[in-house]
Amino acid sequence: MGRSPCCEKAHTNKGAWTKEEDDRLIAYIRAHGEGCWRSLPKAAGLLRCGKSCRLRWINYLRPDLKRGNFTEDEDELIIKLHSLLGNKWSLIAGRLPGRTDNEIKNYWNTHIRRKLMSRGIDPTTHRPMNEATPQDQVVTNISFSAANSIKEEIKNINGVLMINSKEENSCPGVKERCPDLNLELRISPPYQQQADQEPRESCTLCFACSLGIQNSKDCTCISDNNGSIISTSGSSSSSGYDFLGLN
DNA sequence: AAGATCCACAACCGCATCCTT
DNA sequence: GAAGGATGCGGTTGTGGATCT
Repeated sequence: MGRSPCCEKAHTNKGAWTKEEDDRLIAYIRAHGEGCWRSLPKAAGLLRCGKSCRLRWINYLRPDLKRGNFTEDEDELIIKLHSLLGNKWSLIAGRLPGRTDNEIKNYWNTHIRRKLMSRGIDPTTHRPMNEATPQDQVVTNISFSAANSIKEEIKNINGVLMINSKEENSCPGVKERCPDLNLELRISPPYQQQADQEPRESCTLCFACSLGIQNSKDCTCISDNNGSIISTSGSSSSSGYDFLGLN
């Protein structure tokens, strides 16, 4: 059976967008807003597939986009977020106002990968390239030129990350490699209440909310009638925590 | 100057997830 | 709960410009 194609391929343009097509798309979205991508091309008089229109708008035409080179701060933030989130480009983009997932993905593949490799860091694991990864723990190494400021930012992610730095390192099993260069992060499940315990008045945010991605699909927080977060909903798994829904 | 190669990025494709009926 | 459509996401490709030989 299979799915019907998202558009009639025989009657759609492909390839680079023309100025006229851009203008039509912009004018239509200004008048009617985003959404209904499937019907948009016809309504806007475009011979394009809805997905193509959406992509063009999100990645290129949106007025709030920040064009131009990435700053050093953005570089480091992308590296840090990638070490935490992996190839979740949309989540990473959500933390970089004016940048799109596609843009960040391209930038990662063309610039940052090379940058990390030149530092001797595996861009996939964020660990030094010649080091084996222990199987029973996830330790992410990030090399920062601005390690201190980023440490401050990571400290805000309460309950999720334990930072091992030179001053804070209390883990005897972790060997310090490049003390001036690497900041090791240990990612571990946050503190989880026992099921039979009474809920506490104050609680920790879920991982998504702690990253500032409230109300995302990854959010496991429970809200009250006012929309205020009152608790995180534990799962019934042994670890009790669905790390970004990866369980 | 011309061809070859590399690089950056826009765009496409297929799959996953969400939403509606 | 199932089915099908709509939308979102991430991997990959195509293409134009820059650089090298």
